[in-house]
Amino acid sequence: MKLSELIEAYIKELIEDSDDFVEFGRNELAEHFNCVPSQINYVIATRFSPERGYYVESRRGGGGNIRIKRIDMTKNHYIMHIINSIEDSLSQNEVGIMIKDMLQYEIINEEEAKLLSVATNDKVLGLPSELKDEVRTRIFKNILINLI
Amino acid sequence: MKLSELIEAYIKELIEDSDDFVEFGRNELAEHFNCVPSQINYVIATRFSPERGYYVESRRGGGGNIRIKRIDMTKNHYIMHIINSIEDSLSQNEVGIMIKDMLQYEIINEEEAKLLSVATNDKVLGLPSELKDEVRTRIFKNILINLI
DNA sequence: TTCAAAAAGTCAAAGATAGTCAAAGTTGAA
DNA sequence: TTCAACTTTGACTATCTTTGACTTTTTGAA
Repeated sequence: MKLSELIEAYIKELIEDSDDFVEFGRNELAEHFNCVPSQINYVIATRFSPERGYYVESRRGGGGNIRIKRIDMTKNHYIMHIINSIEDSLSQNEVGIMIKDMLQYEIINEEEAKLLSVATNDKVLGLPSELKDEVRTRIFKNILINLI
Repeated sequence: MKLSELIEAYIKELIEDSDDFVEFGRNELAEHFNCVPSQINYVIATRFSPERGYYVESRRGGGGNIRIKRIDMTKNHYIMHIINSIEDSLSQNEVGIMIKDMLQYEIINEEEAKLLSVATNDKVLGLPSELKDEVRTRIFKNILINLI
């Protein structure tokens, strides 16, 4: 089996064994598999995305680590469906329409809707247009997955 | 856990246990944690600054010491204070420390804390370092404003 | 009054992690 | 067999923490 698949399987096992999330040192894990540390980044980037139901955080520096949380995708099909069906780049208007729809169908509540629109707002992001829509979409997807 | 986090937690415990303020010798505390005294300054600078809602006073020389007091404010005042006093560029780590603090003192709830950290997370933003910290800070401030 | 001792402060270097990106290698379908 | 997609690697970068040499301030004894 390919290295990346082994690492993927290993991380998933760790997650199974834990209730909520796993935490590990990147170098430590790389050592375990006898590979370069950046291999771990590759595995995470290709296999632990929001679309697949994962949320990833990390910290650098002494004591730094990587934390992966698995979301129970069966708990909210609507949100998973939205995450999987949207493209990588959405305008403020498109996101706004989706937020309104979700609110209307009571997939999210008022407060969540408000936070979502603030965090994906053009002015707040204040980015050049080449970047804006992609950053917005990442924020949108990642907040959504954390609402499940 | 990291030394700096241990020291942070220890000082917060002292604060919780005291009515008003805590006072300690820098060398004494350093000895307790078996570290160099300047480590204490690092922890204070990164975790107990005025921006984060703490008063810190100290005296040098014989009998000198450090005194830390948490500014007691209502939720809205606290949030306004943060918004007004933080710089316009904060790292993920700095924001994370503030979120943890606000959660601990019940300025925000678990869900708000989670959304705040997702929306200000490095990986989620996925921006080059020249932009990241400023965008993050705008998002952070704007969400906070909406929590008032 | 002086000055040595006892604190605390500053700052930059060293240490410890993780991230990025593109080149090189591998594989499988057409 | 070829080519595109996927994987592996490593050099370079970014970020956070820990350490220690040097500085500043305060006190108190001589």
